[in-house]
Amino acid sequence: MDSHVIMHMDLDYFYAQCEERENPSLKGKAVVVCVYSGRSAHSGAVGTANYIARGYGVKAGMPISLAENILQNVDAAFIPVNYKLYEQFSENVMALLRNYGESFEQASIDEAYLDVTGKVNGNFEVARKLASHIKEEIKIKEGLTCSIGVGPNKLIAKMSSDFKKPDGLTVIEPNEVRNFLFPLPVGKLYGVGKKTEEKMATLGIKTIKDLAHFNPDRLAELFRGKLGLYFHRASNGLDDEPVQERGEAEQISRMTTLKENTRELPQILPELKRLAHDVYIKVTEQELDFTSVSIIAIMEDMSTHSKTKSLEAATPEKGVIYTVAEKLFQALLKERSELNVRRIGVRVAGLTKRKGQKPLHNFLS
DNA sequence: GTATGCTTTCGGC
DNA sequence: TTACGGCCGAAAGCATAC
Repeated sequence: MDSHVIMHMDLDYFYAQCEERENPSLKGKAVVVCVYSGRSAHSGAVGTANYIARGYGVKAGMPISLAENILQNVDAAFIPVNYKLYEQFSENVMALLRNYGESFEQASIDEAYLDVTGKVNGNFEVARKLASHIKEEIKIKEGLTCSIGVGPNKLIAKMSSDFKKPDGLTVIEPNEVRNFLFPLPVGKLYGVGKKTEEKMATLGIKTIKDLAHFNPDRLAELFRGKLGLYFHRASNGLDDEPVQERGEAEQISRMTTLKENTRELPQILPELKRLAHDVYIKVTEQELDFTSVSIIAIMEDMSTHSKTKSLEAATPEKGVIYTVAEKLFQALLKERSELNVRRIGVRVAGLTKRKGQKPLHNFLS
């Protein structure tokens, strides 16, 4: 037994499925979970949609008005997001999953990895039965379907859970890894984004197979840092990232849409202050210090701009967030002197668990 | 030049 | 015909140090 057995679970069309679960009369309808901006009755974007809505072409991120148009002759429900509801379902499912792996890693609100190597004694057929059992238990206890992928490492587990959904179960044994990966376009490989895919295309690399057979030394020259080695290993199905509990989130941010597009500070700064306060509350709840503060601005043409200031040392202080955010925002406005602002955001990052005694507030002020 | 880490933008849900 | 959120982590871009 030399192979790990890793499982990746992904809850299907998560937000919309939670809504169906809360309100069974939605079953059979196109369900669209909406993030309304509050600007006008229909302004906002689609958070996610169930498979009936997707069948008509509705996708996450599209304008709500467009989804309404597409579904105008369809029995459809447009529901505002209810994050609290989804967090509750997520907590329940994650608590249930934790019991099954010797190690567990929650990757997002609706995804998790389990290392079940010992539990199934390295046997992939036993792992299939276990995955089937887990799906059943989530279905019975929470009324939700999910897709599970099983593979010899996290990379393959993740890609196989994606292979069949919704309600899928895909098991890729070590000797099947290459047959599974090789036909896929190289852009499907985790870590290969649009730019990298384009660069690889110019090198004649179209599929994961092409990448796997590409000279590794040449690959290391072409992609800076550890990337070349990573691409070589990943395309050959190799990955040794451990399944481990994640620490706190790496960043915390809050965003909002302004009532109207503007460059007027009296309209913008009070909102910025509110966002800074909300971020502070979240940071304090989790007892975190942060080492950088950023602001994000989305202009009337939907272009995104951001500015970050790294701090001298990790701090938990409230005043720092707004003070820095305001400075950054004014600087950004100066740089982008042509356009009005539509949305703004505040972010802190470089989060670490607060340690030691309470900090001396205002010591330097 | 290459490796690394920080900043900015992208993209999924 | 257009239409457009909030949050996160990943990818890409940039600066710095040798």
